[in-house]
Amino acid sequence: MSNSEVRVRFAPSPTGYLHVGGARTALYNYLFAKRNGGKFILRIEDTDEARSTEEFIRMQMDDLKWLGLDWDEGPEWKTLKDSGAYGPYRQSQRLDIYKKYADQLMDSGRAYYCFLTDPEIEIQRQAAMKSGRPPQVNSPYRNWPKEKALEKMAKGDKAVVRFKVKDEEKRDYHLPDLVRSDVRFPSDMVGDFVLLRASGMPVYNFCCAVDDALMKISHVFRAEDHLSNTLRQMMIYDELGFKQPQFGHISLILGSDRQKLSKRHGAASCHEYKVNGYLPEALNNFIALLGWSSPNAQEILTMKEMAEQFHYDRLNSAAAVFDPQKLMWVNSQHLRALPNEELWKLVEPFLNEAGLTLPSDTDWRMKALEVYKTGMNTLKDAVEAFRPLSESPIELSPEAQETLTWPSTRIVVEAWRKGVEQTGSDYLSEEQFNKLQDQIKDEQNVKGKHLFMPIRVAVIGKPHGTELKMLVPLLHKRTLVARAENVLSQIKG
RNA sequence: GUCCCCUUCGUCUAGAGGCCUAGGACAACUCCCUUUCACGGAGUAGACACGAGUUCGAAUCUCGUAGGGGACGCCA
Repeated sequence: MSNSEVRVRFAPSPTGYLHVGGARTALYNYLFAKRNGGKFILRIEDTDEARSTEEFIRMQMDDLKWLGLDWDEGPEWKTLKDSGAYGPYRQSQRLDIYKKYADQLMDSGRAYYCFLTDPEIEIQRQAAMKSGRPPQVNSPYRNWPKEKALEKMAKGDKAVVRFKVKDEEKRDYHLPDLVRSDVRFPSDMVGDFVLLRASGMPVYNFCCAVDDALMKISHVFRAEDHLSNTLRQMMIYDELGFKQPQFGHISLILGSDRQKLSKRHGAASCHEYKVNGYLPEALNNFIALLGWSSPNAQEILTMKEMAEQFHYDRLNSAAAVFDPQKLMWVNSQHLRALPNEELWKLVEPFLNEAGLTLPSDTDWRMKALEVYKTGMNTLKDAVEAFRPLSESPIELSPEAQETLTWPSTRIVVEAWRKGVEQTGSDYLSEEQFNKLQDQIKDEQNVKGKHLFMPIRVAVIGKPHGTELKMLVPLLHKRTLVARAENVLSQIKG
């Protein structure tokens, strides 16, 4: 194993946005490849004609790109053109390959045409369950000669191709698993399964086995729900004489109710996290920790650090519950670690989308970010943080109403408005602000919260928030005056 | 129903027979910093599913029970 090349793959079926569970699988494979100087391959499993679309392929790719999980081989981003020596990388374009192997199995007597209909299969299922047997298909066609089947098909009858599971010799299949304790499957655990649909389109277990072998995949890290599929794939490997990759079945990600994570638990797709202002490195960091731990107990890791530290021996075999609160914390940590210039670039689209008009000079932006950075958990939080800094009028928050009832408020705000108006420059400096505040304190004989809360209400419409000496220098004089006047007009009596 | 997997604080986890009166992180709570809010800092509370066995010694090994999850498709 050490002298053969590490080749891992991520093989999504394009039926929507990239799911966080899928993202984690992709991430582990990616990290494993990076750690071992191997290749990370993207293969598109689009054999479900009803649900797979090119649009979905693009969406999946966009999400992978956003996460920074670049693939070495696979369809190219945007063009979808194959890149790599083992293509095509879309299963829908490998149909002739699967056909060839299906024929081979047919000729060796390990596959057969089956004409069972859905209702017939359902009756078998019910009967099997009732008598305590696993619901397996028992096809009357499994020993038909090929010619007889072909004749029937010539008359227009549709048939699937089934793999003939050997029932004469019952044996245990042994699966050495990189993540959990080794698994033993009894060979009668599965019934004859479908290889090719009536339409000729191959089915997952078949193409997966064929492709992993042909694409020289060395390790397969995939979710646990594929564990029982592995037996079918092992049978195919055996029969076709393929070398089996090493498997590692990762635990599932669950929602708060301990069911498989899905849309009903809230955001389950990477795209939603992107739109909601999460950083890709934070999402990677968080999902990596759902089932893997850093050897030195690090909680906040960059992609580079994860790639340096990743090993499957630290993969956890137990399922993990997705905790949005912790994700938010992880996000806030990554966000704070970002240089302001970079952070601004990321925040700007959210501010624009919210329609905020803010000063364009870099100095102002950096200062403003410095002020609000520690209060932000997501990029989107910038919108509410920056809203009071835009020139548009502000609304008074309900909690500001109490401040308005204080007798001193009118006096303070009036003095504030006058003071600001008399300032020579467009913006007050921190020193100018301090001076003005002291002046009001002395002249009006007001101090403590009766002094700064009214001023803050006059500035941002809320009694709580950032330190005034940081905040005030970010606002244009005329905005400050306009807001002070607005507040004065709302004080009764 | 059948088979397979899993089981340490509410959540993510550390832990590979003595280092464990079980460590860390998120969340919760308390205090400090702060003329507010956050940030930050210091603390408190909180777990080895249960029962047998192996052993001088078990969170760690074995078996059983219970619970959870997954699979059983012409979905992947």
